[in-house]
Amino acid sequence: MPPNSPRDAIRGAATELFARDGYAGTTVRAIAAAAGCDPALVIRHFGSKEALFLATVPASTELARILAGPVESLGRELVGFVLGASESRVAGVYRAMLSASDRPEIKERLRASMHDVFVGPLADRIGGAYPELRARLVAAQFAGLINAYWLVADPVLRNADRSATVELYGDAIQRLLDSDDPP
Amino acid sequence: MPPNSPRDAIRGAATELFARDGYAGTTVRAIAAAAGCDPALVIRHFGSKEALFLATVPASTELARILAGPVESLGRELVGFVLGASESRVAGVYRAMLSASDRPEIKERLRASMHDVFVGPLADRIGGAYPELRARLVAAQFAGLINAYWLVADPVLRNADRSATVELYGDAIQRLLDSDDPP
DNA sequence: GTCTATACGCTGATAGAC
DNA sequence: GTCTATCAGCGTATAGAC
Repeated sequence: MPPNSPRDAIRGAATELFARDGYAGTTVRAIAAAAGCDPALVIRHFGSKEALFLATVPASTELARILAGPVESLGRELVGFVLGASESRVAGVYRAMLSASDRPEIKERLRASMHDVFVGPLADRIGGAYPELRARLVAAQFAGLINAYWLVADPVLRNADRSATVELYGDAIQRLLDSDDPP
Repeated sequence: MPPNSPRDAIRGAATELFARDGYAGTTVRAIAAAAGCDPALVIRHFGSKEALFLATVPASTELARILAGPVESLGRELVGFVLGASESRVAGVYRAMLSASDRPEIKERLRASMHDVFVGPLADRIGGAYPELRARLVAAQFAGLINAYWLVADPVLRNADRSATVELYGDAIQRLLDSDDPP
């Protein structure tokens, strides 16, 4: 696979545009123009716009690294990751996936990747009752924060003291991680 | 305003279709067909598809009632509301709004209604430090649960014991509501 | 094999005749 | 007020040039 192949150029342009303009806001023609090729080539290489989008979704290694860290400080770590995620592409990708989530295949991919990188590994590491349910609820909190901070971009959150957000929301997540319930 | 006016027929059909098929999945022509009129009439009455969508977003009285209830049991009340929201239209509307949230005006409406019916009233009712920030974070948890349960429809959540979800996630919300932090 | 040109059936939206 | 005709743009498929 040559590094400068048109296939990579298309995927690179698509990654950028999807993250910036969302799924519906990005046209196949715009991707082709940014990649310097014909629109038909985009479809020819990836089959469909939806398949191209799914090919741009990366495997977040940084998130996996955090989830593999110490459980007792995971809540605040996760919040810190979300608030500082501008450099990585996690926010844009998640935003694009949510914006396209009426498509069944994209919704399924969203669910599957959430389960594979988040719920599954986390459920294995926390004790107590209902580990998988609790891991999934932590993922719900996590997605809720990304949603509020990056997608809705609520000013209350954006202007708030960052360390206060980390402490407050981090501890609320931590409550679901700690297994202090009686059996 | 006559009760059986075509304007109401259009809005009624649009409300149903948007909730069922999402924003992008609902066409103006399908709305017109369901309302028994011409597609051009839909645009002529509401200006645009986006304006029609915004006109279908209701003011949730049930949620406002819960938020006005006792704060000490609000966490579990909110979770119970989300899990049982199939009868009301809250889930479908939220789902449709999220699916259309790359449109700036719809995103802004999502933020504004979240603030007006949720964050604002709640911030006035909870004590302690950072009341507005904490109320906004509760809203983030709330949206995260709707997202996971109704939009992603994660099987882990859908098959989980309902009362366990209410207790676990409700208590995680409650942690943000209670103001037991030192000043 | 890789790419371009062209076209098809859809979309949301507009202008103007009844 | 309501419908007809029509627009430009969309994702996509295919035929055929290099």
